[in-house]
Amino acid sequence: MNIGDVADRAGLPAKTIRYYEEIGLITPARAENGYRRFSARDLHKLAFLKRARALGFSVEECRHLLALYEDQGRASADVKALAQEHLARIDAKLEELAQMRRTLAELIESCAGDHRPDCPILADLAAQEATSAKAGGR
Amino acid sequence: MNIGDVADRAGLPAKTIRYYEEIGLITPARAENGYRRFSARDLHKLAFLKRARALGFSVEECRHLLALYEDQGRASADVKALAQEHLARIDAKLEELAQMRRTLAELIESCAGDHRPDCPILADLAAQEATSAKAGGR
DNA sequence: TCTTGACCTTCCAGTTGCGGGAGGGATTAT
DNA sequence: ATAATCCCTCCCGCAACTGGAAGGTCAAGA
Repeated sequence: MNIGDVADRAGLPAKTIRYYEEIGLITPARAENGYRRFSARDLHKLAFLKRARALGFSVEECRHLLALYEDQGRASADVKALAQEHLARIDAKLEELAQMRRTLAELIESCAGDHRPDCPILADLAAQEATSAKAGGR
Repeated sequence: MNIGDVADRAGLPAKTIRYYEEIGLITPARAENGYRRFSARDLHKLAFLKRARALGFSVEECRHLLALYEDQGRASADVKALAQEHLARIDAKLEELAQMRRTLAELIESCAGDHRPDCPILADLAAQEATSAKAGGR
């Protein structure tokens, strides 16, 4: 299969597939004309990568997951640990976003949103709480 | 004030402040020796930027917010609209992350996490659902 | 046969929002 | 005088691609 075919089947842009080859996630064979020739295993790996990326794993984590996947002697504990670390990062991100959301929603609610210039959103952003670390200028 | 002072007071790295100048968010004066000289207004703007960035606004949105802030004739509706767009993006991101979290948590729970190689996480990642767009290879 | 169009190739640049570090000048403290 | 601490500019790097330029290849139609 050429790159266009695997791109369609794996649901990934050809550019992304070339990039994955460049960073060593896959190593497709080459035809005599220089075209990449993808095996079923390559396609399989690309599908794996797509799914793992969709779950938010970084490309480096994907590399690790792929290595575990191909290692018949792996321990499922290693996979689980990787997934748990990732889950923890997702939770941290969720909390951060939720905090932003709360603040932003409050501000939006307090804003009249009309033709007048008075705006609690801008007022909040401009609120200079004196939380400066160092006192005394020069 | 020199850059180190404003950095401390605004709670932003000097690098970031230079970057903000480079992209035209602030335009501090220059002393004869070439050092940036920050006014109270510059400091105020930097604090504004820090707060807006902390709420997740992109730098370009910050530019817009800053312009609205400085425009005495603004309509609060414009600010509110900007904030609402941003809120919508946060909500989208939250939902995406929550979906990832659900899937990942399920997988983690179903994985024994011991010395054996069998792993539902890897099995799921490798699951090749035949959702390919185009049929028929070459 | 020629040409068109759809493929494929490589390489380079851009994206976001900075951080690190080199290499050098200015200022302040000892 | 000299060392320490500022400050300056410039350029590279990060993640994970995406877009585009310039050109080679292949199958089909006039």
